[in-house]
Amino acid sequence: MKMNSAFNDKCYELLRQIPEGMVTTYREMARAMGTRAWRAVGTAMAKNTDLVATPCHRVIRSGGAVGQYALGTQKKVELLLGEGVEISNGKVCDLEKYVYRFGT
DNA sequence: GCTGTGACTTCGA
DNA sequence: CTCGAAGCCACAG
Repeated sequence: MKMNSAFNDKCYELLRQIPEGMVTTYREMARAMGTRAWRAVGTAMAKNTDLVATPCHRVIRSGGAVGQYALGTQKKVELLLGEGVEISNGKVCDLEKYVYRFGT
């Protein structure tokens, strides 16, 4: 078990709220959290060791790009494709259609 | 306790 | 449209 800070833990919690076939953006997560630390979110994900417990591969950028991934961006794309998310050239075709908004 | 870094975002040229 | 710089917050050293 690793030490999960409150901020970090919140990020993971939101991640788990994302259903299959959907994704979320760092910005939306920060907004849902009530903060503007999308940078810190990425930093937390980067240090995330619970890849299985935390579907961080469902987290993408606000621009539609899948962003980075511990196992590799390409791997992340394939995982999303496997969930039903259409991705083109490493970018989500219909971001608004696949992005999961918290409390919308 | 301060500085540096980072899986980012957004505006400007 | 593509490239660049600045800004932001949290965590690690």
